[in-house]
Amino acid sequence: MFFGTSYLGVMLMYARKKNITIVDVAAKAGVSKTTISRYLNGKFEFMSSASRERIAAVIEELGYRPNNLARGLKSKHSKLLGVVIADITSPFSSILLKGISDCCERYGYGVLITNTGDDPKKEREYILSMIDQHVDGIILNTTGKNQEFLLQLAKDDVPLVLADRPLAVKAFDTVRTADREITFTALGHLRERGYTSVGLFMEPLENGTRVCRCNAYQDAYREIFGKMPQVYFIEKLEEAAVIPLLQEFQQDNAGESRAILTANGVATLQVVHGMKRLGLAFPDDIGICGFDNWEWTELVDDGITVIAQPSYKVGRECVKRLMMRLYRNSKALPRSIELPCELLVRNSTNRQVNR
Amino acid sequence: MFFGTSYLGVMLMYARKKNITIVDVAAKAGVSKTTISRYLNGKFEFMSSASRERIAAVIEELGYRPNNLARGLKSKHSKLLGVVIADITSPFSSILLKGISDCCERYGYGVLITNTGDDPKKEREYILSMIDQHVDGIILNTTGKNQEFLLQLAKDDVPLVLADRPLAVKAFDTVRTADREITFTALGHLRERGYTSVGLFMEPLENGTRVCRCNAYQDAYREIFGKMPQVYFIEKLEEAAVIPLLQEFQQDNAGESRAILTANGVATLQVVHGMKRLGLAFPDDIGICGFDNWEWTELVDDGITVIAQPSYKVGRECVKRLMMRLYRNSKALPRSIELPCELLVRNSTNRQVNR
DNA sequence: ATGAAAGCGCTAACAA
DNA sequence: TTGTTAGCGCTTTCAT
Repeated sequence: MFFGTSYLGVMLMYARKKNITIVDVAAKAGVSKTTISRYLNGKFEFMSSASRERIAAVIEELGYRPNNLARGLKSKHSKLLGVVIADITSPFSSILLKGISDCCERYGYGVLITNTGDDPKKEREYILSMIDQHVDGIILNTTGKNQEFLLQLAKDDVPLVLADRPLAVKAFDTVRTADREITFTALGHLRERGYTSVGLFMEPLENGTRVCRCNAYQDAYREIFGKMPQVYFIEKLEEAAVIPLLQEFQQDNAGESRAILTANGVATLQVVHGMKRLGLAFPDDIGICGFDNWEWTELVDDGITVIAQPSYKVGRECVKRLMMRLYRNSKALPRSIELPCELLVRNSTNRQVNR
Repeated sequence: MFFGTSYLGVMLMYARKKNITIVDVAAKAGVSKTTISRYLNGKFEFMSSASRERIAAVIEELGYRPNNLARGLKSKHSKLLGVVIADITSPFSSILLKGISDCCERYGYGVLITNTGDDPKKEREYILSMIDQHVDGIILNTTGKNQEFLLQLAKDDVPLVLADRPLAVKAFDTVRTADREITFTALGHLRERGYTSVGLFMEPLENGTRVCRCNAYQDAYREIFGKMPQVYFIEKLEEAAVIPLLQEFQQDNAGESRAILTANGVATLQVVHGMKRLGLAFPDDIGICGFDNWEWTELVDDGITVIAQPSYKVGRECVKRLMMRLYRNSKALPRSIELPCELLVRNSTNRQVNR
């Protein structure tokens, strides 16, 4: 292992004035470094209000800003949170990020974000490199393929919360959407609308969220429809991949009132594409309802019924949970927090019952 | 000004072993700190291959990882790039971020991301706080309302590149999409399809990108259609706001073959919504064509003609330009790099010429 | 209420 | 080829 290459020129310095340090401030204010440091850290009990005012003035005048690297080196914290996202381009993630980001601001924390592209190796690398940056905590949207590695972090007491995607072992705080409840709600809705067969269309079970949704569908379908669940896995993300699946689904359920549940926005997109290609129309040929309230779902053919997820809130909760650990109880037992989803009924499940 | 509050518990330490430093490695390898430091920085010329191997082994064995804060404190660089995004939830931005992120990885840089929500005050704050973190450079997707502040940064030689949104002053490297060219292409396409009047629908001129697109439309429209440009500003992002605008547009251009150009995906969404509400269909009632190739545009009513922007590449170029400055020529003159867009012709501009 | 001094873990002159 | 040493800018005992 070898870390980094040499570096030719460096020129980034303080924005306002150049290289003003605590020493300059101390000199100008006529007090010691210590007092400045105390001021910087809000320990006003240890100085006269005269000093306090002088220091404030000098800092303002000099345009002094503390060097966070130096602070962190000594104090062992950086006021930085690391966020490791599996796919930064998904709308779910960007809203999650905004939630995290907004909330961090209120706590005075910065955010270090990396994108793994669902690659477990990168996940490990990035987490390690965030630790090298001495982040105070990590929010992880995990690929789900690093159990062993992550367990080691848990042992080392790295404050880490899982965002959205859970892990089989209950070693970490986890903030996610309440998929199970809403799946029951959605299937109940479909049954009410007169659909008699509902298949689940989704990508393979590569992460915790998918596994949960798949299980929820199966349980709900058995309970509400009293039939054998039908899960259709979309193997590749090409438009063509879903076509044979849709045809199978049609054949498997000939004579039934068919509907499809999709496990996320990507799957919804695939299915809608495929249906258009096959000349199938909703809500009558096939009803459709899926996770992720993406903007276009409202637009296509008078609207697709969707499950809206509170991704912004998930982000916020992750930060809050981390703050709890950092400032209150670092040894609290790992907890799973589930935030409720909402079913937005639109045209795609509006089957004409007496046709 | 006062910086930060005190902090109760800190427990984030090295993941592998606890608090192994360069001193431990040196001791165990039987060499001095300096040699370890040299190893860490790839200066293998200054050690025997025996030492080199020993060090590698010891690092591996101890699970040692260098403390980046300490490195940065001394060496004045952090191997971190700061990215300040105006709206992290826009698909353009998330793809941009992915481009930046992927490219940074190849250069061994980490990415510190913040979201201003188009607030100029936050923009200033975040940039300053990134400088406090001693990032080596900054990529800014600016609100456009901090000219003075940013100019000061330029004076202080802060390596900063503008992503997507340009500034009136030419003080910074800027990487953006070639809006002007593609606007001419798009209007040419509309003319070819037999449209005789084209209005531009957009949000107010709040940032450099919008200004550019507005200007480009006006010039292109005059040149290609030989008529007075018509720009319709969508004031609020409510569905209703666009309705009266569409009605005006219809009236203003009665008897013409009408088409709309939109300046971004949000505007496209508004217009499509509004048209549906008014019972207007494209391509015949009104043709439509807009910036941003968002996924749903392919889905709605057999597809909307769009201008695809190379946002991923924009991200990559920003990083490359920054690396040029950091490693090659910090004093290079600011340059504006424009990456070509692509017109994806779909159904929404497929007017039946002889109707 | 305030200060002196010893580091935090690393890099980089300067010596050898 | 290798080591010695003096910091980087801050925090934090421990004195006073």
